[in-house]
Amino acid sequence: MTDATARTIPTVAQMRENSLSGVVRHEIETLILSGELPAGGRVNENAIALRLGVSRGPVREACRGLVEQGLLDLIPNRGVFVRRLDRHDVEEVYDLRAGLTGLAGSLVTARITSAEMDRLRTLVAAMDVSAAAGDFRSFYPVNLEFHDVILQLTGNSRLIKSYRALIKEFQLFRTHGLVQPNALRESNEEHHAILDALEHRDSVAAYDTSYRHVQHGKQRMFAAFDKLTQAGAASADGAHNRTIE
Amino acid sequence: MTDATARTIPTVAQMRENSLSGVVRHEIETLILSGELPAGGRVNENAIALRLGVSRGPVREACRGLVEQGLLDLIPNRGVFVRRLDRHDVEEVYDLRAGLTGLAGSLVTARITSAEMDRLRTLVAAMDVSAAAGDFRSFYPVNLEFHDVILQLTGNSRLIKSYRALIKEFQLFRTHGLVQPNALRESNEEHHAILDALEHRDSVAAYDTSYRHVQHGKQRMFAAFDKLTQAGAASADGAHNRTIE
DNA sequence: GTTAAGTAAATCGTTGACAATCTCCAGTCA
DNA sequence: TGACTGGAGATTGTCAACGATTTACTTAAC
Repeated sequence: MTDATARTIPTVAQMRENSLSGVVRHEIETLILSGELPAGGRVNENAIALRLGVSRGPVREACRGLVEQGLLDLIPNRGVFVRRLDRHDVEEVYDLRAGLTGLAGSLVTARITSAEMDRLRTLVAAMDVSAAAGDFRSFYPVNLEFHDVILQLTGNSRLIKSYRALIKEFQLFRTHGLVQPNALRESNEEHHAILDALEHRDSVAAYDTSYRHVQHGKQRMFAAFDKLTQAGAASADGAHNRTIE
Repeated sequence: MTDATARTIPTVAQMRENSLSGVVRHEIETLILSGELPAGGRVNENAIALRLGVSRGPVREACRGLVEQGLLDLIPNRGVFVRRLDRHDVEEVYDLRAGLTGLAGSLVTARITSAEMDRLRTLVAAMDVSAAAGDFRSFYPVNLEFHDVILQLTGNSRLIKSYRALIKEFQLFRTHGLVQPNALRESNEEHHAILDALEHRDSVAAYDTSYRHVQHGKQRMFAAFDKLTQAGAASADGAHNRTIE
């Protein structure tokens, strides 16, 4: 688990470019995903440049990269804004993620080794424990690792890149803590189904179980979201546009 | 007056293109896809800037965007190079494209109208004619339109964007003219199968037929490619890295 | 004749400044 | 009182120049 967090945060993005714009980009990305730059808020080039002690050039380059990645919106002559996701956006991300997850599962059936299967089994077993205890904090990182392992086993760098970009975009929509009581158990039951499909090297079943797993995740998320917005329906009119804190 | 405003304020998308770096980017993209900038060749910022009559700033921005999109490779302190696809890259693109195409097909089953079905039928019928005549030049654009219609019917902007980026990347690998005698007929038979699946609103069949269509396309392409490289095996050592003219 | 070091040219990465555009607020008029 | 016009301030878009790194060529030594 420390592996997982240590892998996602530091090296890859910075090693990618020793150049300033690469560092700046990673910095801005952190500011966005941490929520320090609020959704819909403007990203002031001067302010960022001043804060990071560099010129505006690298900041501009970094912003353009993040626009391309979907984390920022660019309005000419007005600046770049932290992207705000509405419900339709989230559905799009889920649907695409479901497709990519399914594709990853089906591709992996042809290449997975028994050692790699063992690793996946270990992760699912760990999630069984977390789910039984209702411990989301220990469940979540293992869940990420489970899907990341399958993704990497495809050996398809473009698939990996697309999927990870999607995950980052999804983080714009803050849904941590949006877990219903049975969500963990249901989710891991689906993991077991995926595991079975991989075990039998059944690419069709691997696609189906993986695809449905994400689609069920979408349903679980929206169910919890709707329950929350109905409960605190004070600001009901903009509820579908609001990000959750 | 109304004429002027109507002409000068068209759409958001065009405003973005009006930005100098946007124009430059489109220009470089054309140079790459037309082959004027050869695969593996270096893109000289100064030369491009001079040629287009702008400063290096917009050229840099455009290049970074194209790097993000996958059309250029960036090597720090050395410059950007037109991406060269090897066989593994092409397989990756095909696999991912197959998955996205399948996803598009399965998503569309739930929303397609009879009028839209009619349009697809018309396109497939046109391809039947082209295939019978062995006319690739008339077959190709209709084929593109057929898949693009399905893609747009999904209403998933992220799926559309990912797919189109993949298509552009694929064009780096020049395979026009790489068509075997039966390719058109086989391809359109698969189109018919996709049509049937959509007709029955069978999302599983829509995924399968669409996915396999692209995978068969991959096999057809590699078969033709291998035949070509074996025939003219003069420069055999770099054959798997060479682009086809 | 071949290899290695050193120098010069070229190119990239970054910076600061200037011009164009937009936003915001005050002032004016109906 | 409300809406419109004007200008000041702020921000983005673009440019030209400087320093750092890489590449290529020349020269010298083995």
